[in-house]
Amino acid sequence: MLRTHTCGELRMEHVGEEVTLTGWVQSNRNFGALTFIDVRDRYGITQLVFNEDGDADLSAKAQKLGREFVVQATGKVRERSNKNPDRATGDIEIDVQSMEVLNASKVPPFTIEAETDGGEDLRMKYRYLDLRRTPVQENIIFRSKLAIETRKYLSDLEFVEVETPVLIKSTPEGARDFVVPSRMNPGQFYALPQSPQTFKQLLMVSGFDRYFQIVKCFRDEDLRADRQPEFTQIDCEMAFVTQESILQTFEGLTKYLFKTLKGIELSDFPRMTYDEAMRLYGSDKPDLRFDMPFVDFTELGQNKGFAVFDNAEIIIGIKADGQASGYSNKDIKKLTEWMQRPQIGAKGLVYVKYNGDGSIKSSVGKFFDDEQLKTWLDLADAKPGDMLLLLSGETDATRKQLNELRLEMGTRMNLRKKGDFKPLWVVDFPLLEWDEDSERFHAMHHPFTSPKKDDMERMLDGDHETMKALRADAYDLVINGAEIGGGSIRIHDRELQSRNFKLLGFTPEEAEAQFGFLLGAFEYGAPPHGGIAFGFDRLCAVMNGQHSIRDFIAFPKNNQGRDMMIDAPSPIDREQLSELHLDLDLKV
RNA sequence: GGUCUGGUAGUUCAGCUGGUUAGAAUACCUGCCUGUCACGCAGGGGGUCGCGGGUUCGAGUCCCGUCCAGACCGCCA
Repeated sequence: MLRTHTCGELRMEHVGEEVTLTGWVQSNRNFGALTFIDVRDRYGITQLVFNEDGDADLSAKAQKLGREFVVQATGKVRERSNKNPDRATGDIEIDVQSMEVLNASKVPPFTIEAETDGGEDLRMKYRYLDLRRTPVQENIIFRSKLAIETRKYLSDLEFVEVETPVLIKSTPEGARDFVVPSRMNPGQFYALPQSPQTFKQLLMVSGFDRYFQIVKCFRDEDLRADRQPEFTQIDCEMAFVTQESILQTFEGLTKYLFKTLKGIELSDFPRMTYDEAMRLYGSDKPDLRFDMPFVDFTELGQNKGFAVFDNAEIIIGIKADGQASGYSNKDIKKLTEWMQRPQIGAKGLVYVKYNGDGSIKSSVGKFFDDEQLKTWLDLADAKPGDMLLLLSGETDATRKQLNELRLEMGTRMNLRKKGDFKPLWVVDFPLLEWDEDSERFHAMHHPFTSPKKDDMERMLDGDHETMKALRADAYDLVINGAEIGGGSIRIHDRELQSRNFKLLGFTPEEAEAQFGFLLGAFEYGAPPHGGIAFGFDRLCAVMNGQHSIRDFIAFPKNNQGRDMMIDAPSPIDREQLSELHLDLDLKV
């Protein structure tokens, strides 16, 4: 061993011992004949002292140590005269007797400290240096623990971890696939899985009963702070279960992970139907750290001569507690402009202030007298000092806009606190979603999702509206407004699966070509089954109160899907292309 | 595919309505310093103002294009 201890473990009880430490030079404080070196490893920082009274050559050597040099130092642990209470090892220091430079270092392009001066792209280019920083290391270690505890919990419940292939078959449904050319099969391509969906269903057919896998998935779609082209899922499937047992099991897992890793006891997760979530929060992933539900003013607001409201499909609003005095006309104007930005696209914003003195002020005071406005306030259960903010228009768009406003007000009112965790299950998702571009229905979850029992009969013979109203045994786990997981009860009957494919616009031939193996398997005693997948990276981020998943991935990719460190993707040479039987004809 | 923000020293940034030799902090280098832990003090080096074009007597600054980064919308069965 090159070391006897780590840089984080020495304490007063070690005083007098001779120890050898290794690590990176964090800082070099030189006083001529006296030099302090802070040496760092992932366990902590320990101070080394070099004194000219001891060994002048050694002291001179210490003076030359630059940041991030790798050193090995041997010496005696001694009590400090000036202790540093901010550091776990701050009571002691090492009186160094010998020191080796194991490796020198160039001056790093940014400071390797908790609060670095480096910008995002520099940190990504030198990710191996960024990963030396304590907060980033803590994130990666958290991730490791989360995976271990997940495995522990699920294997205790008899779940079997099974690896599924990474080179699979491309299907045009859903997200775009990353494809891999096959050298041995000219002109043919593998695809990387968007999820191991069909394989885990086949494992149910095989009788594995309870499967899980912590697995990489790949989607060739545009990226966000919380979306990477390759990401990790806790992927699960269970046979002979109802939706209820799946929700119970994974609510249990989530509670266990919060308890074990954060010391937080979550209470039972509320359930909300998709319809309810859309009606009350305008979103299928509401942030329940604060309430502020939508109030429907459609009935009260119409037929009073205000054309904007009269022509609207829906009039909805939120109540911002105690905000009446906080918003001047100028503030309201600014907020309105914020809502009118193209990303949100609201036409306008109506306010009703219930002032502290009981008076009422509104942007639509011309059209509604105080008595009428009071009925609005009463409907929203407003107290003096509160303010209503209303939007009107087409139902889906208006709900979406009010959702943005609700979140913005929640942020402004500091109601979305980092240490709070408010999970919920959103259930009864629609089976289908109308796609304007292709003018056909798409599966909202995926094409293997089972409609609710009552809706099975209506699946084929209904009209457009009936189809839209079909509900599935599909569910999402939402925490603090982030979609953490989603799943469904699957179809396990060949007949029903074929009907669903037909509904989704597959010809029988297409269905057979793409999913024949699954349809075939269903003919050999497929058990009823269902499952769920958690976004592992997102769970890491959300549990730590963060939005971006990048800091929980050791080597993440940027906005454009590039790895800035290794500079991928990159062109390949002609020979390699030729081996793959490919010729480039780039249309850029 | 779209919207917005940014790109100036190794790094983080300032640089107003265009006007001498482009600044600060920090990092780096040299010297001094025996109790620092954001050490201190003195001195020094360091710039293709992302790139290309245009307007102008004159462009870091204005205009057009382009590249890069970030955030978001579309997209993510």
